Amino acid sequence: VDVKTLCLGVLSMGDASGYEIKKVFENAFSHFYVAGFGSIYPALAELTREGLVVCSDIEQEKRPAKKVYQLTEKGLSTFRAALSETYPSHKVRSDFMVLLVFAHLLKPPQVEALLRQRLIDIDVNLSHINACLERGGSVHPEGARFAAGFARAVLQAGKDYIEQHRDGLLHTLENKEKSQ
Amino acid sequence: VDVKTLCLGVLSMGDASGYEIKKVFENAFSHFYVAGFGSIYPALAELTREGLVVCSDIEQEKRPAKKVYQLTEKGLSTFRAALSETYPSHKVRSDFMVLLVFAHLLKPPQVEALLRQRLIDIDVNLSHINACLERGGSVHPEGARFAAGFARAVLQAGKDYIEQHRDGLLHTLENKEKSQ
DNA sequence: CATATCATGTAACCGGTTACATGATTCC
DNA sequence: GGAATCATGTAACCGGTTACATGATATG
Repeated sequence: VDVKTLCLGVLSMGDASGYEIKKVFENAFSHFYVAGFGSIYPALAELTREGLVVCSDIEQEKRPAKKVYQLTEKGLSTFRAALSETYPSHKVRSDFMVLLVFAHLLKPPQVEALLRQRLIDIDVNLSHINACLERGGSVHPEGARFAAGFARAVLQAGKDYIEQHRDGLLHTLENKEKSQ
Repeated sequence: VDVKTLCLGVLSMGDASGYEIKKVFENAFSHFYVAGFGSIYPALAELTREGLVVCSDIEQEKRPAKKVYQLTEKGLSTFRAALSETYPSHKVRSDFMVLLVFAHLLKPPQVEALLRQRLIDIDVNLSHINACLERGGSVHPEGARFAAGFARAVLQAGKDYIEQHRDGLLHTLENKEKSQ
């Protein structure tokens, strides 16, 4: 799924500007998709060219003018078709795990620091997800709630694993160092 | 961490050809890093140019000749330095979760199919990891075993979550459909 | 006065994927 | 005879990131 398609998805939940779409990516989608302005704005421009969205210039008082995008019928049917053809892939690109695999090349305090950092990042993500779930309020919450619950379960399992095994790893690495 | 750096990492565990490095990516690293021939071969060529690896042409009987790469001292210290500077990021790009968020735009059988497919993929990954753990045998297993255990715990939590909540989601979606 | 938020866009760059090109050997 | 495995590489392409460019208003 590319950024263009996901923009259609965001707009299927309601009209929005590029700036607002970015915030949805940052909040609701942050734990499974990343996109910046540099990909969102060009995507919206191309979707407009293709007739999948329409754009209205909205003047605001005490705020810069914004461009609010609205999904067309063609846009919605294109999005539905894209979903039907999408394979449910789930890809992880983790420097955290790379560092773990080569933990023996780091000093034990560095390993301790990276585990601690990972726990912090997990907590940030977890409170993010809990905030989303408490807000709720979406028109179609069932799938989104399932996804959020899934993400939470996975993050929590990672956190538990680190907390339960960190000392074992650290002690092993320290003993190895001494014996060298 | 880019492909070049990870190739140094693989070679720090022993000499290997590009083809063999690809197999390490597919087996030991598959659940947190993906790389194809199209990125590995050019990476090895550039590492050779930079003097971080050296290459020997090995003629084989009953097999095509291969190029076996070996880490230099400069290569190892470069790899150590890269690890020390690497932030332990953990990025997920999941079409599975995108599909879940927009589950209300799919027919219930499609949602059922994507959950089933995800369970199949998780089982494939789990047996992969278990195979790695049973083989063991690596020179420096502590970090790698921790990483594999982490990946297994996370995958298992996802599997459990799907199995426990799939019927709830499916029933809710079916009821919504009837009432429309 | 500085920082944060709101607001939109472009252009260069880059890492990685896909497809193409080639060819021997082994297993079914 | 056809598929799978071993083995290496190139070139076009593509999606996305980063940095740049601009500017108003609000908050501390």
